[in-house]
Amino acid sequence: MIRLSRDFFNRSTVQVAQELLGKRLTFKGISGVVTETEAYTGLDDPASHAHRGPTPRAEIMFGEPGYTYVYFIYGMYHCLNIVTEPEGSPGAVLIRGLRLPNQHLNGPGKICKALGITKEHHGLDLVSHPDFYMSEGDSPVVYQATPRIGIKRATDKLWRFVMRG
DNA sequence: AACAGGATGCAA
DNA sequence: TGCATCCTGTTT
Repeated sequence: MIRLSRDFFNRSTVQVAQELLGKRLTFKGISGVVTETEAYTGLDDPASHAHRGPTPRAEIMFGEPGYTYVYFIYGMYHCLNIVTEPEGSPGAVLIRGLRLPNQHLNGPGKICKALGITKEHHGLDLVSHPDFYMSEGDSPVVYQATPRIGIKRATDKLWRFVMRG
């Protein structure tokens, strides 16, 4: 198992979103392959929580890369993101799809519900956490870029990445 | 295609 | 206070 390093996340958000496809996410012994991601940046991205600056909710997006950003939405669901870019430069990748041995979780709310991820798991360091981490996958990945889902602003950006094959 | 569910953050 | 929201299952 080759764990993803701090340097992996310490790059442009779009690049990390693309390269996270095919990587393995492990949480408390449950492990799956990332099949779908979305990139969210900062001041240049009106769809990003970091768009208005480091508010309490979005503050972690401005911090060190490799940490989890978990937010609660629509009164029911949690969404898991991973912070990207150097400290001080906001960015995060939303995990939207995960393939487990026996099922495909499509949608960020379903992933958190299935794995039991809540705000309790916000701000954890995936680079050093004992049972919450990301590691290398098996093979190179072909992906497709599309508009992001569920947003009304910046729909022109093709920052949703879906694994093919 | 429409909407209920019903917490949270932020603008006012 | 009020309202829009990085969602999803269920019902027209």
